[in-house]
Amino acid sequence: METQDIHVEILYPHVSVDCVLLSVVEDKLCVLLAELTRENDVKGFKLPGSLIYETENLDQAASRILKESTGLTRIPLKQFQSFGDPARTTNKDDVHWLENASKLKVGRIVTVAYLALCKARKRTNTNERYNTAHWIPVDELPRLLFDHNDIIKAAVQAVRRWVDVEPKIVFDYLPSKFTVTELRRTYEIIYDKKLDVRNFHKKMNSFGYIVPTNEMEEGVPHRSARFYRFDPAKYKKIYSKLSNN
Amino acid sequence: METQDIHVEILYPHVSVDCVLLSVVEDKLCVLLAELTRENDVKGFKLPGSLIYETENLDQAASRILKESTGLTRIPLKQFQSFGDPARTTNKDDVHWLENASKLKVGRIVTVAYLALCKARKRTNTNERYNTAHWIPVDELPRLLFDHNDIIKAAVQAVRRWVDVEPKIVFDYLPSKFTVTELRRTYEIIYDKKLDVRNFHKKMNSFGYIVPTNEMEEGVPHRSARFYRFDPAKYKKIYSKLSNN
DNA sequence: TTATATATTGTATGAAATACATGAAGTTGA
DNA sequence: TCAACTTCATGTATTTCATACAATATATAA
Repeated sequence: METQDIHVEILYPHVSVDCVLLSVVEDKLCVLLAELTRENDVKGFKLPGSLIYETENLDQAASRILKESTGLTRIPLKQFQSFGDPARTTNKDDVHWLENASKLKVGRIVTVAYLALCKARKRTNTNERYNTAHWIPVDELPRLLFDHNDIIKAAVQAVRRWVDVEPKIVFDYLPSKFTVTELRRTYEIIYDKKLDVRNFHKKMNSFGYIVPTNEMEEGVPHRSARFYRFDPAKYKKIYSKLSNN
Repeated sequence: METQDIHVEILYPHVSVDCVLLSVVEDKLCVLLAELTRENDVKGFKLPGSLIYETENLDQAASRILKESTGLTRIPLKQFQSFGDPARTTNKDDVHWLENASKLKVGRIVTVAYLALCKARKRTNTNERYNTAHWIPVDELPRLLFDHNDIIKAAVQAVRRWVDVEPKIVFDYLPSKFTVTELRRTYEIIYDKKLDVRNFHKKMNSFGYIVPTNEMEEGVPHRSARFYRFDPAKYKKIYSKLSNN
């Protein structure tokens, strides 16, 4: 690689998109992390992410990364913050790994971070650059590459704010039929606090876009719960009214 | 400029920071726009912004732009969204102007947008690239360079959400002593709706960080109003409690 | 039949948001 | 000086929303 190239690349930072994919696994809020390949002796985990391609916009890059790392499509991702401190890429091991993986000389990287709540899948897609992907509880993270620990911390705060503004994300995460208890546990894990059972029923009913089905839970050793479903049309009507104000 | 350079610059986008500086001028919510120099026959307005420098982080770039365009320092700027569609730089006139102004071949630009509510100043600083800066009502904008109309629209929505979460921004905008009516009008313009006078007094008192002074308005042809001030210490105490939850 | 596990439901209380009108204090000008 | 005018300052009733709290219903298991 020639001197001129290196000069240009340091002057003009790369732009990447990183995705914080959150899910609830075994009653813990977890984030999907990619494990590095061992080829070049660097071990560790990082968020799924990629430099942006020439012809895609930021949202498209995020969708592509979601699909590459989980196989999921149609989950709306939310851009929540960009990270661009020059110090992001001062750790030699981090940069060493990335330069090997990308075959590029890496100076500075500005990354646009996205988040989504999504259904956890045992079978995550693999990528030539990673061994495997893992769901890891956000409270039990190892030291990650670059500033990815900070990004995840910011994402968890953002998702808590986002849930109240745009509750639909919760239903992208849940199965299409769910019980009140499943819904309540999801909120409890997102907010990280217990919610009163009776008050939660009231709140859920006041939403107006969660409707009962005729189906009941089966095969449980106690009284079975009713399944409810999310009604996208009613949701849309309610939220289009709100945004008109 | 050599072919290789151009190739590299198209592949790796530039990164810029744009600032949406909002203020209330003559009872209208206004945004600070830079008027282009006429040198190269391109007329128009754009947000104050700049490519990021090699050694500064995003927040520092935003502060620098604020200072360069208004002379103000210490106004906290909030990063609210990044814009990176390749189509941002498809307008030939926009790119022509920018390439002349920056002396760079411009392919794609990813911009990180910041916002602040700030005191309007008649005397804005000038920059070698701009003639002058103007406060222009957000409801009466001409077509701006790049996607700056979209960025401003997003900023106005963001500031409305932000005001409730972090009301301090309002007091960065107001003079250090203000009347209840001045404060109310500011909120009315940000929310774009009338607020009830009595209820507003109650709400203001409930904040706990707005304290009366002994000074009264002078020289008005009617009963004079009391001046109040923002108490940063009380504010800090209240908001540090909240964020501990 | 009894034990047990979870589902489902209502009421009372306090806090916050809203709707609404009048007297007070100052200036102006007949 | 007093009447007209302008803006300031203030309280109460109503509704809505958040919270705290416990008993009965329904299913399986032993």
